[in-house]
Amino acid sequence: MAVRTPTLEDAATESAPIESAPARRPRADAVRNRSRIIETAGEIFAVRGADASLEEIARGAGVGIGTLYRHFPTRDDLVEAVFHDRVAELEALAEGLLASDAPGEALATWLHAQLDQAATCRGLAAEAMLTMLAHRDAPSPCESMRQAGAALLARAQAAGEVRDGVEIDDLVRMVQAVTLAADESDDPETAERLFGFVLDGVRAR
Amino acid sequence: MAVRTPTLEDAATESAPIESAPARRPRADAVRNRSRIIETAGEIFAVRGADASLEEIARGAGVGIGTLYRHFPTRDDLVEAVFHDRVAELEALAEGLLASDAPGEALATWLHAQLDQAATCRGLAAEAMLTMLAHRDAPSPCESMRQAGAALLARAQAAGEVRDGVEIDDLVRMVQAVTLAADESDDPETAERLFGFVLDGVRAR
DNA sequence: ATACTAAGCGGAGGTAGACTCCGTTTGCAA
DNA sequence: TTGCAAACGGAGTCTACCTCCGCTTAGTAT
Repeated sequence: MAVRTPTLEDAATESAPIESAPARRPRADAVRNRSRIIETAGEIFAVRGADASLEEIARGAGVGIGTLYRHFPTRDDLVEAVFHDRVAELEALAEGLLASDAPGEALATWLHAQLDQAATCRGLAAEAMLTMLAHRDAPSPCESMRQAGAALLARAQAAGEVRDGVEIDDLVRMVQAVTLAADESDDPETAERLFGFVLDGVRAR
Repeated sequence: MAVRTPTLEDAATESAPIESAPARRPRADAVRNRSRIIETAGEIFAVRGADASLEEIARGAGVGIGTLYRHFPTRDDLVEAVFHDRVAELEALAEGLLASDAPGEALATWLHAQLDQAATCRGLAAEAMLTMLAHRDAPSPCESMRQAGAALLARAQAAGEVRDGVEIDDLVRMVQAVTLAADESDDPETAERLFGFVLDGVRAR
């Protein structure tokens, strides 16, 4: 619905007095700053973890702290933006795997991709995913990914490879949980081993 | 500046052969303040979570902030002290369950106790446990609990009720992880359901 | 090209919590 | 009692969060 030339027609449809924004295109500098902040935040989160200083991120992106806060009023907003693309990738992967002729294996592959993804940024990605799962806004990228994963799960269940009663949210949560639990451990094999337990736990028998 | 102040335990487990060090008994006011800080911290952590202000805790305990820091140089030291007793309870439970004649069930009962325990203090207990598991000092209360749990697990494995290859750390970690993952969810059943998956995952088949 | 305007910028400044330092107090052993 | 190390406490410093508001500038209308 993005029109180059803003019109006032939209305003007429609403009951509000003289309101309803004409939906202007954002300024070029705002777009540029926004993407620089996201990029810098991704780098700094990866090094410093979830508690990285927002002022450091602003400095790194070459913007003022006020600018950062206007674009991302809360830390969660920024985190969500950072992982937006990666969530979209998981969605795309799920959709691709729907074509596979081994439903159970396809689901396992997708969940393993979640595992790899969750380990980035010192477990921040896992926390972010859990947060997104909890606050499910209808048209969020996370919700799309969720539905793509749900289709994958439904197919595996229909094929009798995964037990009934398992829900997509449970699976995603468990995988993120494995990451958090293995995070402290110094043994890199830990996450894999725990992940194996999860898969076995949901497998039909 | 890593000089550890004598602790309550040091006073309790006296009658040790005094040799090179004089090993003086701590002052009465120090003992009193220490326990008041731990008690207050437990209450405030439960309400405010892991990020509670240490100054608020000191105020609540009626001591200066400097006193709090002398007793507990880091936040983790304080958290560990708060959960010290609860870890000991889990250890005692494990030892009691060793007498049960249903090894698999005994293990499940113990793990469920871990689940309940982990949920306290807004997931702080779970984080604390994961941290303790990672930094295993030989003679810590957590290490005792670990060994008690390991005995429980070994028995269940010997009875053929739990698959081989599962380690006690894995189990504890998974249970704590389930708590963290279910924490965000608004559904109180979530933790139970995820816990069920973990049990099924490690069960022999 | 010029002028206009509001979207956008940025950083000073107020707030809060973490942690240190050091002068003062006090338990307790002699 | 007295001596003194242990213990206390809070002022002070540092760092990060977040808001507010005057200044700048991109995009548009003339």
